Amino acid sequence: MKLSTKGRYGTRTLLDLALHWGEGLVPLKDIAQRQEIPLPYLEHLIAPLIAGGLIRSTRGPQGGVSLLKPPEEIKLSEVIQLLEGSIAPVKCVDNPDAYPRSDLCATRDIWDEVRKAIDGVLESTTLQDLVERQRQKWNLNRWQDHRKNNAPKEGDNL
Amino acid sequence: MKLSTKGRYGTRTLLDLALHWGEGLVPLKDIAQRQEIPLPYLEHLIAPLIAGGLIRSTRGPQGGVSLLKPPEEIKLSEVIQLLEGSIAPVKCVDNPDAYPRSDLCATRDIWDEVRKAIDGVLESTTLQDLVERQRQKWNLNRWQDHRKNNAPKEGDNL
DNA sequence: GAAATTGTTGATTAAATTGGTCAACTTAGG
DNA sequence: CCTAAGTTGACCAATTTAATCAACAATTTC
Repeated sequence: MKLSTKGRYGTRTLLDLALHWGEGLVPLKDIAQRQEIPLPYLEHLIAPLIAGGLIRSTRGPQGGVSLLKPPEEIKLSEVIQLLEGSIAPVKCVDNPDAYPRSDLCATRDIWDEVRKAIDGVLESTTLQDLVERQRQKWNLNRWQDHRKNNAPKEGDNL
Repeated sequence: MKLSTKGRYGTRTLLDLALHWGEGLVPLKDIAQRQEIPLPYLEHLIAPLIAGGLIRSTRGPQGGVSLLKPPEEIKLSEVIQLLEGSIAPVKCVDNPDAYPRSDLCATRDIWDEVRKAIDGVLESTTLQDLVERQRQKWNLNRWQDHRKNNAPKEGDNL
């Protein structure tokens, strides 16, 4: 039941873009560095996000990627769907018709409830929620040790 | 985010045992047949269930396995924990201390909420719930096509 | 328009995980 | 002592994961 790096890296990538919303194009190189994602891997990661209409990209100098919609209009459920496919814990929940006796299977019902529980969280969380949470954490951190003026500081995935 | 066969087969195995609660030992061979699990694989599956104190086993003729506790005292959360390990979608949720800056990570919070959502379902579901759901399905099925007297019938994972 | 910069695509690959098998062994019953 | 079970450990094939590399396409800048 673990998320793959696609889901983790991809979510971080989109949060990065959301934090830079309104600032134009962000080069993949920068994202790769801040989020500690191998650049060649990130290049492949963004393909489904472009295909899914979440981001746009431009090549050449000053090129990069940016969100196509404001962060508050992008739900985590869309993101994970694009990157990981269905979050259903078993395949028979996704396409019941392919499993002839799924209507006789008691365990299937439970896995569907699990799916609904996960979906409830992802469907009610937007990139904007993540942005606010992130900024709040940075502020808290600044207060906690404001002797060194550091929030956000170099290396903090800003 | 898919469950492996360990979780799926294991849950079915325990539901099978719960359906036979009070009838003594159930041979692995029978479970393997009913649940369509390769016997040699099932043998390995039960090891963590024994170690976890969910079932007991006896070798030799008339041997087999059975639940150690009544079905209503076995929660699905225990089962999945034993078979799949933590259901947290990312490792940093399990042991935050291993991830130095997890307190600065906004995405981590969301994955923890997902974990809690999953846990809510699994923690509130017992094997007895599955048993009742299963028996109910069999009864419904009997009514739906009672021209053929079939519920439960041969091959229906009873 | 040449050169540099950046994203795109497809092939390839190493490592890990999954799902399963096989064989030797142990224990219990008759 | 023989047979019917479960136990354990080694092993293995297939798949998935997490990349990397190279060739290419588009865009900007000089």
